Amino acid sequence: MELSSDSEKADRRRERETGTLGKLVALLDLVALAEGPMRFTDILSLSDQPRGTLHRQLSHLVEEGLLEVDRDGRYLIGIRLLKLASRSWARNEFRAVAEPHLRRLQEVTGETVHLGVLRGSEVIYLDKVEGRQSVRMYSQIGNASPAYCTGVGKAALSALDDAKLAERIADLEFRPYTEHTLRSAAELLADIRDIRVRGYAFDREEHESGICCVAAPICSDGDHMLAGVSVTGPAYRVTSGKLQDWAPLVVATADSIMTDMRNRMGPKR
Amino acid sequence: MELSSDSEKADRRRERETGTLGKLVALLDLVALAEGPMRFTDILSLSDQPRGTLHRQLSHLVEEGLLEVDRDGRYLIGIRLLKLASRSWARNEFRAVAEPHLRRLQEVTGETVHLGVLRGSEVIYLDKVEGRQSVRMYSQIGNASPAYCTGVGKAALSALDDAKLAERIADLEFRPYTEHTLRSAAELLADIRDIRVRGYAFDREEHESGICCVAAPICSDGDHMLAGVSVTGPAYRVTSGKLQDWAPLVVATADSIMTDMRNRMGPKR
DNA sequence: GAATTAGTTCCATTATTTGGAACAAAATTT
DNA sequence: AAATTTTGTTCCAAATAATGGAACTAATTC
Repeated sequence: MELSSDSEKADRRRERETGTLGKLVALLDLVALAEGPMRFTDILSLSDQPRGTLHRQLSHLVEEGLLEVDRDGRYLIGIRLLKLASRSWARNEFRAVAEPHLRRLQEVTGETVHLGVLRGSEVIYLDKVEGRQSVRMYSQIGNASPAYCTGVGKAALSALDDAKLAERIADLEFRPYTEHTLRSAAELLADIRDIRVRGYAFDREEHESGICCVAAPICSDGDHMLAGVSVTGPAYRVTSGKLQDWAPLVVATADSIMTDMRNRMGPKR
Repeated sequence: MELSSDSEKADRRRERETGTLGKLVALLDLVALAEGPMRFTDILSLSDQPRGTLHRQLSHLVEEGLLEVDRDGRYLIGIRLLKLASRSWARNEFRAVAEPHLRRLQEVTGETVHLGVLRGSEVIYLDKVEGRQSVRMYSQIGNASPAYCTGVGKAALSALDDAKLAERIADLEFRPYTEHTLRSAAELLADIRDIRVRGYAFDREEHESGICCVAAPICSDGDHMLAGVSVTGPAYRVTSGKLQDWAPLVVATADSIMTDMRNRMGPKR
């Protein structure tokens, strides 16, 4: 290895240096995470880019359809992303393999079933199967939630070995969404120890008041991908007893999905 | 494919000049449009980039989470796109405003209702409301279809003035999806003339055999955005008579959405 | 209507991308 | 199992694109 004199610059370059792309994606994120459309000046104040630069960057994103400009000149995420994402979703092998299993679980339990994958310390929901009276149907798909306060997230984390687990929860902020939200790495680690023993995780109103779930971990792609299935429902209907009763079903569903994936992909590696 | 002279290349370069970003997004598209995961060499043969260049481009896309690499080293669209798209969808004002109207239309007709926006000469579906027995629930959202063979597409096109219409259908390929698909610009223009007079469009198995629909155009954002609503169903159930009966409802729904949008956004400009 | 704020264009400077070639690792054939 | 081909990765001088300050126009606000 070479010891460079400009070690600072070199370090920064090594950490994340996707050059042009990185800056543009950061901008996309900025606009996507905003509450609503943003004016040029709003973005200018949040991104630390000079005006000229920012203007050109935004123009390029708009030209490619990744951003759009409304009639008031405000920027919002473009529809082209929806198109790209929809293809990736429709053709996602893992999702496709899991789907029939999710449906079965939904039918047996009568409650909402989620499939989520772990990405860093976040869970991104890949699919959701609901019963009849769905109010907001698609809202969950693609949604990201912190792993530490969701059943799927904690289940997926529990499949990591201690070293990797420590890495992922190293710089986590434990925001208290409800009074039951885990409040520290210690609490999370304790819960995860239990989850490992039991083989399934609970979320008892930790993310959203009045919402509970049981979840089981899924390892796929040779532990390259961690995910989870869960059954979720309102606390008044989904009692602690029911969660316990469903746990074996959820674990069985997770196992079936894992088996199907392994068979589909061949036992390589 | 891709036999182009140098002058054509130069033209294309002049037309679309987003530099680095353009090339990277083209790559994203390439991978997204593929049937499944692609190996490095597959991509190499389709993109006309030198190996070294392509390798770095892919690495950057992977580093940003826009692409992912499976355990066999094959590239596929990354989950980060799903996250970005889901936010853009959830916060899309037009979709949110339209939703209750779509639900009402679904309940009255009992058939599937679509909301799509026109983008170039394609329709991208923004929302879909189905009755009970939905088999593939989310598949349609984010999907892109040619405007010339869908109800929503033709309805939206009919709201353009002749000059702009001509532009959009200039270099259209009329691929015959079914025996009823319109086969030429002339046929399309004739149909659009009728649609303008009637105020609504039909799709009688033009895109998919056995599937019919009625659709009405929506102009929003000061004609900056063209869209459409439709009621779709299987031909055996959705007869010509029923389509006729529903037409006024569909038009009324489109009008309500337009009114709501105008009120929401203020009558500026 | 003057002053302020917001948005756009320009261009010499700076940084990143390019593409060929050399290198390394797998897969395939002999 | 050695040789060969195919596939994937790294490197660096040359080509290209991005940067950022300033000068400018347009839209608001006072």
